[in-house]
Amino acid sequence: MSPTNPAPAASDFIRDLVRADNEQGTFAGRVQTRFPPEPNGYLHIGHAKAICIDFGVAEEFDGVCTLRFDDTNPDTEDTEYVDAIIADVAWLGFELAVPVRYASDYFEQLYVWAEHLVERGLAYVDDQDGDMISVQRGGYGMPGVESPNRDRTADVNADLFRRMRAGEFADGTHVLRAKIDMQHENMQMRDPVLYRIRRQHHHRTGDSWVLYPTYDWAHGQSDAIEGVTHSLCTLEFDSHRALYDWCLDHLPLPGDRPRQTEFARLELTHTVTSKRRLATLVADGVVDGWDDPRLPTLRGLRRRGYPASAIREFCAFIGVSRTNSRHQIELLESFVRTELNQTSLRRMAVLRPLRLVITNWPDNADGTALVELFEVSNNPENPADGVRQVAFSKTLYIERDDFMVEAPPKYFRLTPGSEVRLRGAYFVRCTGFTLGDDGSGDVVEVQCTYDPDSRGGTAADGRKVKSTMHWVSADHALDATVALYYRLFTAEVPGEATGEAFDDLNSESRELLSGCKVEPALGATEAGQVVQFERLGYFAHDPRQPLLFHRTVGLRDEWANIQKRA
RNA sequence: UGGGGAAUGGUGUAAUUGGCAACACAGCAGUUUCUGGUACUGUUAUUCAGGGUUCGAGUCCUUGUUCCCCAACCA
Repeated sequence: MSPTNPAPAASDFIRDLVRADNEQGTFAGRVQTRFPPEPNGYLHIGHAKAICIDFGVAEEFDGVCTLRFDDTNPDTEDTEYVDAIIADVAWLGFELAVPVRYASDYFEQLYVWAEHLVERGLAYVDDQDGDMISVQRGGYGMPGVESPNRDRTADVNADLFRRMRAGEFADGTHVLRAKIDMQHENMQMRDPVLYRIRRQHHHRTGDSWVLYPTYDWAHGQSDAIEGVTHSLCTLEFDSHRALYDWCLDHLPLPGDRPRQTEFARLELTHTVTSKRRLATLVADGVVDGWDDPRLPTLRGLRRRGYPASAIREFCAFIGVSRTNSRHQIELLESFVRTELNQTSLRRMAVLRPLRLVITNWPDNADGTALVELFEVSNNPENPADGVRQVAFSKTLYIERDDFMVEAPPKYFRLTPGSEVRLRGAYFVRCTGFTLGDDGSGDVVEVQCTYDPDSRGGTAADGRKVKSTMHWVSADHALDATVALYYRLFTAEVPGEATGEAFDDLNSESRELLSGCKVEPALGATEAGQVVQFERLGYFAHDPRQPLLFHRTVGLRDEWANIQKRA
């Protein structure tokens, strides 16, 4: 299903680059990419961009893309995340052409290559503590200081390194460092740490290693082992590229030398994409879990009814550049709406019910109110979705703000004396209303008469009404709970501008409405299905609760628009 | 403080590489409409600043300004 947004000509310097490589025969026309998440959290909308680029580029140039877990730090990693990430990539719509890879598969090879460096005097064991190493590294514009251990002989280093692996030293006491240049202007090149000792159970290698490679020692080599040609990552790794190349330069590598290229990560307004902060929200119980519909995790978005295809279209549209930018959530939502407008079923639901009584509605012979069934289209955009029967009777519910006692100009809905259409049913004219006896002035009931000659919603005499309203039959309606969300996580609740800064981890972005009245067909909605509540927006049926609906996106800013005109 | 990256309407992305600054989102106005939605049409608004080269500069040169990233035994 493709949205009606015209295919954009988004800039994509990476595709241009790959194309140029192919023309020049750089990798003999071969294209291989990889998506390398660390399994320490769940994928979010930011990752979706990277996935679309990594898998998309491979697909477009008849290459392959590997899903590789960068599991070099056992402290925070877990199979829970591995499984979730695999599932989320699949949900987004990308198939794995090759089995899942793990950096931990290469631990032995990486160790051997480290020995190779040690033998050539290109790496040394340092037994200073972390603070000292950090201080010696120097600062921006300030030279570093060489470690006193920097000039140990290759034999001594080889021996120490073996003993590190053998578990002779305590955690944090020894590291292996590359011997590069402590005066280098790029801080990453000031003798970076390649291995650290950490007695921590690894989710795949168990306790067989006490030694773990750092990202910098694992990443480029993993790319090389797998045959990656284009190693695409985000801008913050820019300064690591020199080290990436240095490692590859000093190793006897098979095949092509992979090349790293960086692009700007995705940022969205109203959205938190820091894995650390998301983890905090989950850990602190601010949200229900990683799939809380307020979160921009792929699971959260899925539960909230975002179609994977809309996310992919969005990523294709925004393109790839090296400019840091923060896209508006409205753009993403417009892709969601475009998609959902084609695919979602229409249903009638009343979020804030107001009773409407048709005073001239006929009774049955036994004195009970007559019930009439109407056929209503499931989706006018797609007649193939068919029709359903909806019950209509004397007492109905309409939306509370679809009636006003004193209506402003240009208010087209129900007001004393006015006539409107009840969708798919009859024209009704308002003849009166009842105020509650609590003195608040709130209307508790509206009385109308109906025009029997307007059955099905078309008047026999051809007269028109300015408004069509949704309704549910009081005797048939189900009670539901509807969760309204204001953007993704960072709230912009009407009347309570919280801004975009994410200083307050407890900011609430959800309003739960209970006592909503929905038509019976919604009770049978499949879990996870997205429906359009007429005029209100798109809502996803919660997969775990029978009559709980999450608002996916609204139809524009429906209430804001209405109130502005009212 | 050193190095690297980036600056185009309100937002984001383009511009055949020196040749009429466009596309989308948001906004506004209108047409259609069994929902004030959808669809369609119209419309507002843009090259960070100064200087230079040129018939011609978003694009080239120069000076400046602003923003982002880098000093984990994280990735």
